[in-house]
Amino acid sequence: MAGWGVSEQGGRKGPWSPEEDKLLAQYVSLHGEGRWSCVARSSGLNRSGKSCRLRWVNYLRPGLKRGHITPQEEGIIIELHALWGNKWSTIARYLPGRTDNEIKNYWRTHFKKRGKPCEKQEKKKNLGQKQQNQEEENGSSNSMQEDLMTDENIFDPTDKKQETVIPYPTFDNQFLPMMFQDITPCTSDCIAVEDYLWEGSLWNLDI
DNA sequence: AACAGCCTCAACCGCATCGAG
DNA sequence: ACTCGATGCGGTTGAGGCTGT
Repeated sequence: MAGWGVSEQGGRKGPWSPEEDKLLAQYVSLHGEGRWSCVARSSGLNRSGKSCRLRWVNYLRPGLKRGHITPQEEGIIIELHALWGNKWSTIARYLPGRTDNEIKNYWRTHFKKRGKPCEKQEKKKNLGQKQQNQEEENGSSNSMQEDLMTDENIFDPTDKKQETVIPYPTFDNQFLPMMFQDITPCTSDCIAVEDYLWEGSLWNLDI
Protein backbone atom coordinates (compact mmCIF):
# COMPACT_ATOMS: atom_id res chain seq x y z
CA MET A 1 0.00 0.00 0.00
CA ALA A 2 2.34 2.63 -1.13
CA GLY A 3 0.29 5.70 -0.53
CA TRP A 4 -3.44 6.15 -0.85
CA GLY A 5 -4.76 8.36 -3.57
CA VAL A 6 -5.93 7.43 -6.99
CA SER A 7 -5.88 4.02 -8.61
CA GLU A 8 -4.70 3.30 -12.12
CA GLN A 9 -8.31 3.41 -13.25
CA GLY A 10 -8.59 6.87 -11.75
CA GLY A 11 -10.75 5.82 -8.85
CA ARG A 12 -10.21 6.91 -5.32
CA LYS A 13 -8.27 4.65 -3.01
CA GLY A 14 -7.73 4.45 0.68
CA PRO A 15 -10.03 4.66 3.66
CA TRP A 16 -13.69 5.32 3.02
CA SER A 17 -15.20 8.54 4.25
CA PRO A 18 -18.60 8.64 5.99
CA GLU A 19 -19.98 10.40 2.91
CA GLU A 20 -18.84 7.60 0.65
CA ASP A 21 -20.31 5.04 3.01
CA LYS A 22 -23.60 6.87 2.94
CA LEU A 23 -23.64 7.03 -0.84
CA LEU A 24 -22.87 3.36 -1.16
CA ALA A 25 -25.43 2.31 1.43
CA GLN A 26 -28.07 4.45 -0.22
CA TYR A 27 -27.36 3.04 -3.62
CA VAL A 28 -27.40 -0.56 -2.46
CA SER A 29 -30.59 -0.09 -0.49
CA LEU A 30 -32.23 1.26 -3.62
CA HIS A 31 -30.83 -1.12 -6.20
CA GLY A 32 -29.70 -4.11 -4.21
CA GLU A 33 -26.40 -5.92 -4.09
CA GLY A 34 -24.56 -6.94 -7.20
CA ARG A 35 -23.46 -5.21 -10.38
CA TRP A 36 -20.73 -3.51 -8.47
CA SER A 37 -19.18 -1.90 -11.47
CA CYS A 38 -22.52 -0.19 -12.06
CA VAL A 39 -22.66 0.82 -8.43
CA ALA A 40 -19.25 2.38 -8.77
CA ARG A 41 -20.29 4.30 -11.86
CA SER A 42 -23.84 5.26 -11.00
CA SER A 43 -23.67 6.04 -7.32
CA GLY A 44 -21.32 8.93 -7.78
CA LEU A 45 -18.58 7.14 -5.95
CA ASN A 46 -15.20 7.48 -7.51
CA ARG A 47 -14.33 3.94 -6.49
CA SER A 48 -13.75 0.67 -8.27
CA GLY A 49 -16.50 -1.92 -8.24
CA LYS A 50 -14.25 -4.18 -6.27
CA SER A 51 -13.72 -1.54 -3.67
CA CYS A 52 -17.46 -0.90 -3.37
CA ARG A 53 -18.21 -4.58 -2.99
CA LEU A 54 -15.53 -5.04 -0.37
CA ARG A 55 -16.68 -2.06 1.60
CA TRP A 56 -20.28 -3.23 1.54
CA VAL A 57 -19.53 -6.84 2.38
CA ASN A 58 -17.01 -6.15 5.12
CA TYR A 59 -18.38 -3.05 6.71
CA LEU A 60 -21.71 -1.67 5.56
CA ARG A 61 -23.84 -4.74 5.10
CA PRO A 62 -26.58 -4.81 7.75
CA GLY A 63 -26.33 -7.47 10.41
CA LEU A 64 -22.59 -7.58 10.60
CA LYS A 65 -21.34 -8.37 14.07
CA ARG A 66 -18.96 -6.04 15.71
CA GLY A 67 -16.54 -6.88 18.43
CA HIS A 68 -14.43 -9.82 19.33
CA ILE A 69 -14.77 -13.33 18.08
CA THR A 70 -16.40 -15.41 20.80
CA PRO A 71 -14.89 -18.68 22.05
CA GLN A 72 -17.72 -20.51 20.31
CA GLU A 73 -16.96 -18.80 17.04
CA GLU A 74 -13.30 -19.50 17.55
CA GLY A 75 -14.04 -23.18 17.95
CA ILE A 76 -16.04 -23.18 14.76
CA ILE A 77 -13.24 -21.45 12.92
CA ILE A 78 -10.73 -24.04 14.10
CA GLU A 79 -12.92 -26.93 13.11
CA LEU A 80 -13.86 -25.54 9.75
CA HIS A 81 -10.33 -24.56 8.97
CA ALA A 82 -9.33 -28.14 9.65
CA LEU A 83 -12.01 -29.17 7.20
CA TRP A 84 -11.49 -26.70 4.42
CA GLY A 85 -8.21 -24.95 4.97
CA ASN A 86 -8.04 -21.30 4.01
CA LYS A 87 -11.49 -21.19 2.47
CA TRP A 88 -12.41 -18.12 4.42
CA SER A 89 -15.57 -17.28 2.54
CA THR A 90 -16.82 -20.81 3.05
CA ILE A 91 -16.01 -20.68 6.74
CA ALA A 92 -17.66 -17.28 7.00
CA ARG A 93 -20.95 -18.78 5.85
CA TYR A 94 -21.08 -20.68 9.08
CA LEU A 95 -20.46 -17.60 11.15
CA PRO A 96 -23.38 -15.30 10.47
CA GLY A 97 -22.45 -11.69 10.80
CA ARG A 98 -18.77 -12.38 10.38
CA THR A 99 -16.93 -11.68 7.16
CA ASP A 100 -14.28 -13.73 5.45
CA ASN A 101 -11.90 -10.85 5.91
CA GLU A 102 -12.54 -10.77 9.62
CA ILE A 103 -12.06 -14.49 10.01
CA LYS A 104 -8.94 -14.40 7.88
CA ASN A 105 -7.51 -11.63 10.00
CA TYR A 106 -8.44 -13.44 13.17
CA TRP A 107 -6.84 -16.66 12.07
CA ARG A 108 -3.74 -14.91 10.96
CA THR A 109 -3.42 -13.02 14.21
CA HIS A 110 -4.25 -15.80 16.61
CA PHE A 111 -3.13 -19.00 14.99
CA LYS A 112 -0.81 -18.52 12.10
CA LYS A 113 2.07 -16.83 13.78
CA ARG A 114 1.72 -17.92 17.32
CA GLY A 115 0.50 -20.72 19.44
CA LYS A 116 -2.90 -21.75 20.58
CA PRO A 117 -5.72 -19.27 20.71
CA CYS A 118 -5.78 -17.08 23.78
CA GLU A 119 -2.29 -18.22 24.59
CA LYS A 120 -1.07 -14.93 23.28
CA GLN A 121 -2.25 -12.95 26.21
CA GLU A 122 -0.96 -15.55 28.63
CA LYS A 123 2.40 -15.52 26.98
CA LYS A 124 2.55 -11.82 27.20
CA LYS A 125 1.98 -11.95 30.89
CA ASN A 126 3.77 -15.09 31.90
CA LEU A 127 6.54 -15.80 29.50
CA GLY A 128 9.72 -14.07 28.75
CA GLN A 129 10.73 -13.37 25.21
CA LYS A 130 13.32 -16.13 25.31
CA GLN A 131 10.84 -18.81 26.12
CA GLN A 132 8.52 -17.48 23.48
CA ASN A 133 11.21 -17.72 20.88
CA GLN A 134 12.01 -21.24 21.98
CA GLU A 135 8.43 -22.32 21.53
CA GLU A 136 8.26 -20.80 18.12
CA GLU A 137 11.47 -22.54 17.14
CA ASN A 138 10.49 -26.03 18.18
CA GLY A 139 6.92 -25.50 17.09
CA SER A 140 5.51 -27.46 19.99
CA SER A 141 3.13 -24.79 21.11
CA ASN A 142 1.00 -24.81 18.03
CA SER A 143 1.11 -28.46 17.18
CA MET A 144 -2.65 -28.64 17.39
CA GLN A 145 -3.22 -26.07 14.72
CA GLU A 146 -0.47 -27.43 12.58
CA ASP A 147 -1.91 -30.90 12.80
CA LEU A 148 -5.20 -29.53 11.72
CA MET A 149 -3.58 -27.88 8.77
CA THR A 150 -1.84 -30.90 7.36
CA ASP A 151 -2.76 -31.78 3.82
CA GLU A 152 -4.25 -35.08 4.87
CA ASN A 153 -6.76 -33.37 7.06
CA ILE A 154 -7.81 -30.60 4.77
CA PHE A 155 -10.97 -31.09 2.86
CA ASP A 156 -10.27 -29.82 -0.60
CA PRO A 157 -13.15 -27.72 -1.85
CA THR A 158 -11.53 -27.42 -5.23
CA ASP A 159 -11.95 -31.12 -5.72
CA LYS A 160 -15.21 -31.31 -7.57
CA LYS A 161 -15.80 -34.81 -6.31
CA GLN A 162 -15.54 -33.66 -2.75
CA GLU A 163 -17.12 -30.32 -3.12
CA THR A 164 -20.19 -29.82 -1.07
CA VAL A 165 -22.93 -27.32 -1.58
CA ILE A 166 -23.38 -25.34 1.57
CA PRO A 167 -26.86 -23.91 1.56
CA TYR A 168 -26.80 -22.45 5.05
CA PRO A 169 -26.60 -20.41 7.05
CA THR A 170 -26.39 -17.52 4.73
CA PHE A 171 -26.63 -13.84 5.28
CA ASP A 172 -30.36 -14.09 4.89
CA ASN A 173 -30.93 -15.93 8.13
CA GLN A 174 -28.11 -14.53 10.14
CA PHE A 175 -30.44 -12.96 12.62
CA LEU A 176 -31.45 -16.35 13.90
CA PRO A 177 -29.65 -17.56 16.99
CA MET A 178 -26.18 -18.47 15.99
CA MET A 179 -25.31 -22.10 15.37
CA PHE A 180 -28.80 -23.33 16.11
CA GLN A 181 -30.48 -21.94 13.14
CA ASP A 182 -33.07 -23.96 11.37
CA ILE A 183 -30.73 -25.85 9.18
CA THR A 184 -32.17 -27.91 6.41
CA PRO A 185 -29.67 -29.85 4.38
CA CYS A 186 -30.78 -30.08 0.79
CA THR A 187 -28.57 -32.82 -0.55
CA SER A 188 -26.96 -35.97 0.70
CA ASP A 189 -23.63 -34.19 0.52
CA CYS A 190 -24.95 -31.55 2.81
CA ILE A 191 -26.07 -34.19 5.23
CA ALA A 192 -22.59 -35.65 5.20
CA VAL A 193 -21.10 -32.33 6.17
CA GLU A 194 -23.85 -31.90 8.69
CA ASP A 195 -22.97 -35.23 10.23
CA TYR A 196 -19.40 -34.17 10.52
CA LEU A 197 -20.30 -30.89 12.09
CA TRP A 198 -22.54 -32.43 14.71
CA GLU A 199 -20.70 -35.63 15.42
CA GLY A 200 -17.30 -34.20 14.98
CA SER A 201 -17.66 -31.76 17.81
CA LEU A 202 -17.99 -28.59 15.82
CA TRP A 203 -21.20 -27.78 17.57
CA ASN A 204 -20.00 -29.02 20.89
CA LEU A 205 -19.88 -25.79 22.76
CA ASP A 206 -17.77 -27.21 25.55
CA ILE A 207 -14.70 -25.51 24.27
C1' DA B 1 5.92 11.20 29.47
C1' DA B 2 8.23 9.33 25.66
C1' DC B 3 9.54 5.81 22.91
C1' DA B 4 9.62 1.27 20.65
C1' DG B 5 7.66 -2.83 19.38
C1' DC B 6 3.55 -5.42 18.65
C1' DC B 7 -1.19 -6.15 17.19
C1' DT B 8 -5.42 -5.32 14.72
C1' DC B 9 -8.07 -4.52 10.89
C1' DA B 10 -9.46 -1.97 6.72
C1' DA B 11 -8.35 -2.04 2.19
C1' DC B 12 -5.57 -3.18 -1.75
C1' DC B 13 -3.74 -6.50 -5.29
C1' DG B 14 -3.52 -10.44 -8.27
C1' DC B 15 -5.55 -14.49 -9.76
C1' DA B 16 -9.43 -17.67 -10.68
C1' DT B 17 -13.94 -18.37 -12.08
C1' DC B 18 -18.24 -17.36 -14.25
C1' DG B 19 -21.40 -15.83 -17.64
C1' DA B 20 -22.81 -13.16 -21.56
C1' DG B 21 -22.07 -12.14 -26.25
C1' DA C 1 -14.91 -22.33 -28.87
C1' DC C 2 -13.32 -18.01 -27.73
C1' DT C 3 -13.02 -13.40 -25.64
C1' DC C 4 -13.82 -10.15 -22.25
C1' DG C 5 -15.85 -7.87 -18.42
C1' DA C 6 -17.68 -8.68 -13.82
C1' DT C 7 -17.34 -10.84 -9.63
C1' DG C 8 -15.38 -13.47 -5.83
C1' DC C 9 -11.59 -15.14 -3.18
C1' DG C 10 -7.22 -15.49 -0.73
C1' DG C 11 -2.94 -13.22 0.32
C1' DT C 12 -0.68 -9.14 1.70
C1' DT C 13 0.17 -4.51 3.31
C1' DG C 14 0.47 -0.56 6.26
C1' DA C 15 -1.70 3.02 9.30
C1' DG C 16 -3.09 3.61 13.66
C1' DG C 17 -3.94 2.01 18.20
C1' DC C 18 -2.25 -0.45 22.16
C1' DT C 19 1.02 -2.07 25.53
C1' DG C 20 5.24 -2.58 27.85
C1' DT C 21 9.55 -0.47 29.27
